[in-house]
Amino acid sequence: MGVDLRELIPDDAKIIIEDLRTLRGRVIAIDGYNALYQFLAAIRQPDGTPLMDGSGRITSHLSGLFYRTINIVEAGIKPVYVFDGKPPELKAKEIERRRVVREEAARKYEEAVQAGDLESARRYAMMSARLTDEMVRDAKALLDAMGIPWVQAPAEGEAQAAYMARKGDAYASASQDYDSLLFGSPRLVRNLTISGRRKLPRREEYVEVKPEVIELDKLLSKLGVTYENLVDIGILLGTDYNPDGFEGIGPKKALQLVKVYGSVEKIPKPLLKSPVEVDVAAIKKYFLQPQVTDNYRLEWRNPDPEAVKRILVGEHDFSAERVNAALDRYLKAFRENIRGEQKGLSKWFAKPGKQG
DNA sequence: CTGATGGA
DNA sequence: TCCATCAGG
Repeated sequence: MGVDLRELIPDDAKIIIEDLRTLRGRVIAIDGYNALYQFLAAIRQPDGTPLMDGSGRITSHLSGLFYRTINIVEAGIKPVYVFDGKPPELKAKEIERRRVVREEAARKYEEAVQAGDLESARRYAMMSARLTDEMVRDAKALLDAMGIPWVQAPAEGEAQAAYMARKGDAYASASQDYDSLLFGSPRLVRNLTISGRRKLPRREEYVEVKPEVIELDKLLSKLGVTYENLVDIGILLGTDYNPDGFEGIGPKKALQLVKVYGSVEKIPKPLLKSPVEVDVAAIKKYFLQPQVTDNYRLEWRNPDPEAVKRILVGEHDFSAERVNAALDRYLKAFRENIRGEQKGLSKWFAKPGKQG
């Protein structure tokens, strides 16, 4: 789930994106695991059944990735997907916790199906969704066919995306989680891969979800803290590396403690109660000096429509008609927005360099 | 989630 | 053109 900074982020540290085209020309490093997981959880029938091909293999993630990437390219954004590598050892406990939650949800899903409770079934199906290695391989193959670059992170994808944004290779990172801010991403785009209307859980209400950009500089100045302070605040609230956080400390108190004492280490021990030992220094190091790589090239190669059709239609039983229609849109958008072949005038304009 | 469809 | 609804795989 990552660190929950939601309540700490003032409205004036966010820019709501009314039209995706405001990000035209920008390279955005998208948290691939996060995006696929969202598609996998969301693209389901009312009873929770995901989309599947004739062999029973799940295809929700491919459907979401394909159509969303097309929309992103149509808006003129240059996406690069960043995938997780080996999770840090410190994350083992959180990974285990998620596994337990998923298995429990899978049990409740079966119960809800038996009871004919569609709404619960769908909810538990979403909660029990698990992204497999095969799904990630499928996704990478589809991106290759579409000419969209992807980067294999050595460890955390969010750390790698943040690093690429810090270097100026990307304008922003994109994820639903806030972790990339703790990894130092200068800008975080949320809701890039889930715009539209979203149903509130357990309610017959819908909210309009729009993409938003959170600027790290602005966030820090509004909160009146340094970047390292923000990492400390995250640790007090709880991160994937110390999911329980500290007893009785929410956003308000975390901010206050860090401001008063200057760092987690300087906060008097009696104020920091935790059921388990927390290695603050080790966690801090994960955020401040994460394992990342320079071994990537951001190249938007020409799409291979036949390869796209081979994957989606040939292997996964997508409708050829729908895929062809989407590909037409995509190839046009790719030529105009990525290649810059609009009206044959591209040679008059300088190629954009560093982002930001 | 996303695109297609059909009625207002 | 807008929106609600449905199906997609």
